[in-house]
Amino acid sequence: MEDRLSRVFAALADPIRRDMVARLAVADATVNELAEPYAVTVQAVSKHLKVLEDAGLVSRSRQAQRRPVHLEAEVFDLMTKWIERYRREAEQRYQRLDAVLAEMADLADEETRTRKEDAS
Amino acid sequence: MEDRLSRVFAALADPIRRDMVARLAVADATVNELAEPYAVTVQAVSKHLKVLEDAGLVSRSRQAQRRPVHLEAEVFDLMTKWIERYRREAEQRYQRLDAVLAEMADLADEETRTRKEDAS
DNA sequence: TGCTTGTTCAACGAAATGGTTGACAACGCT
DNA sequence: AGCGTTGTCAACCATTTCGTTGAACAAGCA
Repeated sequence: MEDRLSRVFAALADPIRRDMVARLAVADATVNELAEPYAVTVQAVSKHLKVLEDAGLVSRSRQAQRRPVHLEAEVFDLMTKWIERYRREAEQRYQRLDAVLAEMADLADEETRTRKEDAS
Repeated sequence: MEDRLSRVFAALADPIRRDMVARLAVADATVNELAEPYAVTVQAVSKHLKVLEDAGLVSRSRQAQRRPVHLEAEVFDLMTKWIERYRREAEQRYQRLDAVLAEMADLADEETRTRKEDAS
């Protein structure tokens, strides 16, 4: 899983990591604070954090022995761009299909009854 | 990985699967057509397709012995909503931080030189 | 009926993932 | 210097993932 986008998607494929991101969107937090609500060890959370950091979703500064975790919102753009691009294509294609079907229906109409007006 | 969103993110964490989605955004395709560009067996692609299908990203119909694969664009909404929500929070917080810093700079100004006007 | 094409299922192996426990590094406090 | 707090590293284990090969199923065609 070398490329950036893959790391970002993989990072967010875990419910605990998504929840951490959600909480970090509200405020920075330390590892211990982040670990508190979950039924796993602090070490496990530290690992999750490493995954998020490798994906570029969070950064850690240093304050004495604390390592406050901060959400990097810019990375979301990467995903959003990818998603929106293909969604748009797919939806356009869907609309084109609708248009074709509508046209076919029109043609069928024209075959079965007399023409009334041009709907071009 | 039981929940829907996790399955969707995990499905898109693989470059081959993302590429398949990109191609399916342009046109429906069969398993063999999809497998053609990749250096893996058709069976492997069939498995990838199962992952995409379980995530609700694609559906398969039946045409004789073919199983054309179709992209379901609606699922993208799920991701987009999640991403946009937390990005927005994070960005707002960032702007609030900017405001606080600006305010602090203002206060520093006021300490070092005489007041000019109120910037509330 | 038997052959060919398209697709999936089953079993297996290598590597990655998510968790654990135990040790240890870095720092602030007294 | 010694102690408690915060966090990471290393080793290990169970499970999942991604790929393989080989067999089987499904549907059209000779």
